[in-house]
Amino acid sequence: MAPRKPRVRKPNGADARLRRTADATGNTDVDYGPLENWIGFHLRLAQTASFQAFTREAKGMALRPGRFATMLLIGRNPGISQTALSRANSRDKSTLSPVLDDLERRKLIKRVRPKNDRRSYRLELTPAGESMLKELTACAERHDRNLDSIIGPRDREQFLGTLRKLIAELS
Amino acid sequence: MAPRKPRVRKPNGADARLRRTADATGNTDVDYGPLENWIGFHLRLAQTASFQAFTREAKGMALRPGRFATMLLIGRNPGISQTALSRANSRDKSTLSPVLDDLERRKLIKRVRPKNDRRSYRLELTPAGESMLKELTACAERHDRNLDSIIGPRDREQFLGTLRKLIAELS
DNA sequence: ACGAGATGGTTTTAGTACCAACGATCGCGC
DNA sequence: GCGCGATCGTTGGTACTAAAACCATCTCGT
Repeated sequence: MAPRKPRVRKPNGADARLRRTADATGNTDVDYGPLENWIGFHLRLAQTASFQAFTREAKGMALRPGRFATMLLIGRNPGISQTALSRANSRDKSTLSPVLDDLERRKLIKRVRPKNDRRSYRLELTPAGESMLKELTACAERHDRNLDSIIGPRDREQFLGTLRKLIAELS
Repeated sequence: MAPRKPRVRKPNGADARLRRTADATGNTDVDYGPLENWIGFHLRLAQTASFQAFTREAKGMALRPGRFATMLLIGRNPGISQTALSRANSRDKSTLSPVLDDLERRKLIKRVRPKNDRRSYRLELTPAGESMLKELTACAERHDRNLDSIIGPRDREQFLGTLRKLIAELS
């Protein structure tokens, strides 16, 4: 996100003499207006940047980064239901179904029907899932250490605290 | 996202006497493990929470929140090309095409072929687009003031600064 | 028991996103 | 002029997401 080393190039179309606002490269002199100072916008940029970085970090991994939190939460909460998992992970339960289908097909998790509630599943990692999780965890730790080094230890706690406040307050 | 007012309900299936880790409500006692302290995870939660809040704020608006930054950037940079816009907005240019198709179909923007470069378009708001943007801007201002009140004026600058650092550093 | 209402999981639909590949066009060196 | 390489916008493929409709099942009041 935010073009890495944008490499300024001569605009080919619009001519800079007339309209400062509309060159074709759009690398530097774009007017962001109020966006410049809006939290929501920067939150989105930072999130996608972080996600992209994680994706690069997890390159060659057998599991896409999106699966990671899912696996970890199952590992930490064996027997959790799909609905509870979806809430913990802040995704709609309908999003989870196909993901779990895939993980189950790959023998990384198990879906067990409890006797007392035949609607729900109890989710568990298989041994293969456990070791996959270990790999991913190492990867995610590298990623988060990277973020930490960008933020710096001094700001980290406050930053995390503010994120938590936002999450809690926006329900 | 994150069901607003989760409304604690008695677990129907799993029984809390035996497994503290696996009740069906999943509201409070989920073990997040290392996720608890990872920046990336909280960044995602905060971003989606903010996005959802914005969606609620813009309820009944004719435009989805995702369109907002697009409209604003066109309004601020009349004549901008699609590629430049996609970079400014940090999205792939291919994502933009169908969005602009829609906005154009609704007569909110115009695509003008410049004479000197018949590959590109110069994007502009129509008068209808302008007034739509005004509405959305008011809406976004309410939203961002809301975020501000959660964060508090003391932490705001540092928080924004950290977001900017992350965005810049992760390219 | 029994029926109304709530809950768990799936499916469908629609929106959003990236990447790779493509045709059209442009710029530049020759 | 000519042609190579780059750029602009689009398309096709894949992936992820939420919302709503749906069925099966469970809970609870009566």
